[in-house]
Amino acid sequence: MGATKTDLFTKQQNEIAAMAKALAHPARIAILQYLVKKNACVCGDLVEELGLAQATTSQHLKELKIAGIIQGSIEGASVCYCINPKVWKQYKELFNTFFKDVDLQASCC
Amino acid sequence: MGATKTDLFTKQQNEIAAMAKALAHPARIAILQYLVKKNACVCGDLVEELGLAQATTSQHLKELKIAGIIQGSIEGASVCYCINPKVWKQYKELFNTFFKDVDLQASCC
DNA sequence: AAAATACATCGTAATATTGCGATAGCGAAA
DNA sequence: TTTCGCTATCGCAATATTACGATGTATTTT
Repeated sequence: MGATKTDLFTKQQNEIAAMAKALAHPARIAILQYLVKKNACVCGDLVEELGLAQATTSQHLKELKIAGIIQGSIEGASVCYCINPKVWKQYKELFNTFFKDVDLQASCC
Repeated sequence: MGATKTDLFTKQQNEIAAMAKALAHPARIAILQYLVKKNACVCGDLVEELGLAQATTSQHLKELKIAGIIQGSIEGASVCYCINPKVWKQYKELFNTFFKDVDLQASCC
């Protein structure tokens, strides 16, 4: 045991959970906010910005890249990361849909 | 090591991450969707609905309750769970804000 | 009162995540 | 070419999550 039983759930449920998981760490939120703020591509100053070790930062970047929400391209000696607008939009829409239709009044307990 | 270094990040970043964490499991997504769909309060049929053991289901419910997004009240022998509309709205707004202002065109790499 | 039902919690095993030092690989600069 | 800076990956330790059986605690039923 210990592993998530993904087969019990729908594809959509697993997808939403996977997206949420990508956002489920403050460092990754900070990275995304930084990338959004700078708009232009930013590279290794993330290490300095975050205060985490280089290896740790790289790992978080990798997870965000696997989730698809950011993309990186080699820029000489360094690597240029930025938001993947397409996937960003997907995230936005999925969460929007998820949160949308609830009758906020009807709290029964 | 191994523990998240929350002190490195802003309160808001930690908050968003914590919210995302609450959603970062398909069982919890399924629970929320079920509660939204039924609108009325639903109790222990969640165990049957999910296909997870009773203990596991209860644990997921606990996490959602700690996150504040659901609330439970004792209803005789069973417990009645439902969405907390206030917190649900907060989640919605926070994620909305987070995803809102990005220039989707400007993918530089 | 005893048995049954509905949940929560404890304890534990399996697995995943987080974090970092060390190291490897690659392009740039000297 | 050697050296340097930047990033990815490996290996490991600490911690967290997931899952479940067993057990405890109410309440309801018999």
